[in-house]
Amino acid sequence: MKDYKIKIENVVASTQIGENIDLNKIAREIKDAEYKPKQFPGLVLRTKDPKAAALVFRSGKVVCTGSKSVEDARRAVKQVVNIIKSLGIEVYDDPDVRVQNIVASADLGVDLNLNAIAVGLGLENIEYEPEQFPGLVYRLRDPRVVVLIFGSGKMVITGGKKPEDAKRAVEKISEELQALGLM
Amino acid sequence: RLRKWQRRIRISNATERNLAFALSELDRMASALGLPKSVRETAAVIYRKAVEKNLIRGRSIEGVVAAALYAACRQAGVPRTLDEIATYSRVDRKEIGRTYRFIARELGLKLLPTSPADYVPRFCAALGLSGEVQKKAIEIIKKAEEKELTSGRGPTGVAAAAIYIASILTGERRTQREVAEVAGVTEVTIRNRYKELAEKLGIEIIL
DNA sequence: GCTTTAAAAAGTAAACT
DNA sequence: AGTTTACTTTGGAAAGC
Repeated sequence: MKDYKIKIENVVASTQIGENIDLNKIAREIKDAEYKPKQFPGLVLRTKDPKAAALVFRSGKVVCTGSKSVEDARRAVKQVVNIIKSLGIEVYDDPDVRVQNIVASADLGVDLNLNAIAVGLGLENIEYEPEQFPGLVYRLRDPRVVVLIFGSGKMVITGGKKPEDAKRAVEKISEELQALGLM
Repeated sequence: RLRKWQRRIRISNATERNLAFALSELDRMASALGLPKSVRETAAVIYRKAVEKNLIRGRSIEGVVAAALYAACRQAGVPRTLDEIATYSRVDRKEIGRTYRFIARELGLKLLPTSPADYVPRFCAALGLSGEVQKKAIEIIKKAEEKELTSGRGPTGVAAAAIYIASILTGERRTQREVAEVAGVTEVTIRNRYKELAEKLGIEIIL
């Protein structure tokens, strides 16, 4: 069994850093903060290293996206906490950061016949509408992730909460395709 | 007891009213799209099944009608693109597309993606091309599918490129612009597809 | 359902040069 | 015609309409 390398492209995490956060104050004092309450209730804060974007809500809940690793997501959240704390706003010291979704990519290294794969995996288990999108959508129940499979053999794995989920999904799919003689 | 009976009549009236509206909407769209009676009937069957399974909940009647028509066209081998269907519907392409996926899954409609070949007769007719060109275009598409040059590509783009090449090979040349117009794709797409087909299928095109 | 964030895949599209 | 930018699909959280 080949050892496919999975690349984590994006990590989405959420946490709570305090309560009743004064978003207007943050918006006033941080020049690159975006806050359009009429359009969206969250304030957007971006960190450069690691590169990430955080959505801060009045409730103190925070959503962090764009990190390339779970550890980077945690580092980004700490930076956001420090920025807000420096404004004199009360915040928690050690927020419990929970990973909500991990987007990863992988490459099987061979071209694929998506029509054959659609039939092989079962039309009732997949979605493939090239008129609308070039990728075949395959939903796995274990691990619980969604995989986009392309004719180039490259794929996108999303919906998992652990890097391990993406790895298992790719292994499972390569095994299924090989068993079906489609690889 | 009487109340229960009256409620049933009321529900029955609403159901019949909705069905009548759906069928008239179906007829209106089918006429606008120039679809044969058999396709309308297939679409009506799909719509009725969707109603029986309560798939209309949370969706508009017009959206389900459009999706049923889209599915019926594909099943009959005379596909219309979502854009064409949407042109005659109040519902946008995106909504028709997701409604189609939903009812196709719930009703167990097992449809493979449309083959580019299914678009050839209609596009060639619109371009005034002969049966010889059609045959050549379909031949090119079959080879393209065998060599896996169609995975992930839009069926109309592949059909347009094949027709463009076939029209040149048979001396009934049409411009990329003319083919793009009837196929509903851009000239850039025809260019990309025909270059790939010509190169990988070893077809020489003298411009 | 929508709004906003981020990122990848590959095809198609539109706006410029 | 070539380049760039942008939209299609997938997943998840947040607060509110």
